[in-house]
Amino acid sequence: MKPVTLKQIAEQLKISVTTVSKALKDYPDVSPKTKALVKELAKTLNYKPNTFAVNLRTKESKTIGLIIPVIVHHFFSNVIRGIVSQAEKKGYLVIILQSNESYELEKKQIDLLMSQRVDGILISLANGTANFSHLNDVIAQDKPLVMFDKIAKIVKCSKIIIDDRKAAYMATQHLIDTGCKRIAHFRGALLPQNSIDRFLGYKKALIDNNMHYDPSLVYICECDDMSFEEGKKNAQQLLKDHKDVDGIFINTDLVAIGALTEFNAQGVKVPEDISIVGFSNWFMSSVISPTLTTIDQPGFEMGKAAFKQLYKEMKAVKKNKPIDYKEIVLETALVKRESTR
Amino acid sequence: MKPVTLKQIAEQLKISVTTVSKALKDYPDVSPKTKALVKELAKTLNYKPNTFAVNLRTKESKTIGLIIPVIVHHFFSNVIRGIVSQAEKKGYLVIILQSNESYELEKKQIDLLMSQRVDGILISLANGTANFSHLNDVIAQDKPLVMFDKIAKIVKCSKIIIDDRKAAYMATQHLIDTGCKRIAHFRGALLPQNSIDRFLGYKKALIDNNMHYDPSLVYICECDDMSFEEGKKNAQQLLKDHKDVDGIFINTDLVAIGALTEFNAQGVKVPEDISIVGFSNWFMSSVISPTLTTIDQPGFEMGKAAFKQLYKEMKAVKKNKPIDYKEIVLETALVKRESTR
DNA sequence: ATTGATAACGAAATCGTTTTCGAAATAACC
DNA sequence: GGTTATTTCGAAAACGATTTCGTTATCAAT
Repeated sequence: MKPVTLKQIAEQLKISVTTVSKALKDYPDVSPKTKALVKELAKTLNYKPNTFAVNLRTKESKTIGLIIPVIVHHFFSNVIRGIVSQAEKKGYLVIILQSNESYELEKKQIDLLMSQRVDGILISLANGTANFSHLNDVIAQDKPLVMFDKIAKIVKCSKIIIDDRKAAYMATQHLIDTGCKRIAHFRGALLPQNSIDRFLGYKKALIDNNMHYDPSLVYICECDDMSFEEGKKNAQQLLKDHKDVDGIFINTDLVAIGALTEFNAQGVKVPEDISIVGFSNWFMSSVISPTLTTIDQPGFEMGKAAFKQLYKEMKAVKKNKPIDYKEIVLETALVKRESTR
Repeated sequence: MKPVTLKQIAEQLKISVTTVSKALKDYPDVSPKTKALVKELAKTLNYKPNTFAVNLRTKESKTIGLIIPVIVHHFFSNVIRGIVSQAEKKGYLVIILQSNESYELEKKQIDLLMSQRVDGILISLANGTANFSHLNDVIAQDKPLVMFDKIAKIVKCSKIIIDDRKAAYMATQHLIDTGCKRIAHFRGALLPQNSIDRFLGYKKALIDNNMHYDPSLVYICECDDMSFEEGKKNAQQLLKDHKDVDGIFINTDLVAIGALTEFNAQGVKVPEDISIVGFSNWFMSSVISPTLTTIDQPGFEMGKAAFKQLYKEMKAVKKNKPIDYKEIVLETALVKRESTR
């Protein structure tokens, strides 16, 4: 019933625990004969090393922690998949936690993972996170930490990101190139770096094209989650306040689809009356009518890259070598579809 | 630098490790004075018990494993969220693995989780899984195992499900009630129990309404993943083979949306020419045009219920009590929208 | 003064594995 | 035969927390 231990194997074979352990790990100072005996018995008894004991000795758990703002999210669930797939290849398991965009929760979860003694942490910041001491604590304890997508520039650690500013610039430029004269921006929440960078890209594109930048065309969301409803509301507001707007660059596809739905309902033609560019390339965007022009954000690749970087850092720490922090920027692409001319 | 241990606290206070341990756990045989001293020092040194050592002693990891066929999936990511939220409340962490609908992988992952010595396992079966010895092994070792959504009736363990047959019956009945005379069914893969039950519900509804059941109207998918593309293909095939069909009950929303898209593209009017009912109530279904009538499948609740049941079983095992297996059936509802008359 | 009860503390075993450092046994050499 | 290498093994000390079972000290009661 109870799991088999080295001791039991040793007793059956009338040899020491030491030899059994060494035999199973192919130490050179065990004779081929006893090795064979041990391995055979281990197999028939279905011996599995006790991870708890191994962890205690090696001080490793072969486990990493992952904190993301939301799980039910096309982009993030792709990131999860990327991380889990890559981690499994290297023999690591992934503990997942959802911060729910809350700084307080995020802090607690970092604590949880640290006391669980995971070998490393991957995190995409909550929108509410403006204080980074909990992250710096992790780094100060020599625990590898890699941030992805929603990062804090100020924290000294590796980061996997896209060039939000450039992508937003591309999106806005595409609106301009297809004839839009007055372009609004739904920027979502204020805090996260993505939001800031996408806004800056939008603004820069306008200025570079000698177009007037009008702050009243930038719609900010006070709420924590960028949602479908928000898109509808913003669209309604826009139709009231700025009838002359003929293009919108929207922070994220879900909001864009909300806006699109509202325009469809109100008989506003997309792209004839208003062009829309979203961000992320959710699956849904290729299915909605009209299909949504958007920026493709590589979630799966980001997950893979994040784990790979973390893996390097965990190896470095194990060898007592200094960590070489990297900022990896993944490519994005403009996906032209029906919502722009 | 290195984490603080009981020993260090003991040395600083010139007392024994035993007393420190007891003080922190509020044993009655430690004086209030030393308790206060220990607790204070523990706090200032930021003492965190070494989980590895605790695990080794208590034989618990306070960790559970979760195996699902796909992560990037509206329903399953909702399940994940339900599980993670509930587990966190009870102090459990969740290790997530994706079986990719592969039996081989699923088997390996069960092994992985067992050697990781998680306290329990939650699983939704891969489509390819027809042999259940890996699951029975888990149960034989007294490790709590709860299956959800994609289950195997034959395995003796708790199950959290919906009544697929009833839901499918409701969906088909709705098509009949709204005037459909010839109703097709896209049933997806052959193996999984859901698929079978939904098909049976469809068939029973036809027969109960004295409608002819025609096997050629049931479209099966040989592939492992139910996808958008499959919906398109099936729709094309249907238009070729059976022009008289005026209603379809489709196994899952994603496929339904594929079909819908194909019909839209070919100028087939939904619901005027063909009515469609999907399954799952993905977010997308409320956004597509026309919006999709579907069966609401409570992913978040299923995740919560699954963990709650697992929690009960883990408690039982800890107390050496027998496990009381339960089959919990969650309610579904028909969500009427534009794709049916 | 003796007994008994109670309070406060610690030594040591335990969980199962890993690894260092010797020791024994065998083989190899002059 | 005696010395040195080379295999092959095992004792024991970790890893850090928990818990059993004593031991001492204190004090009240007889």
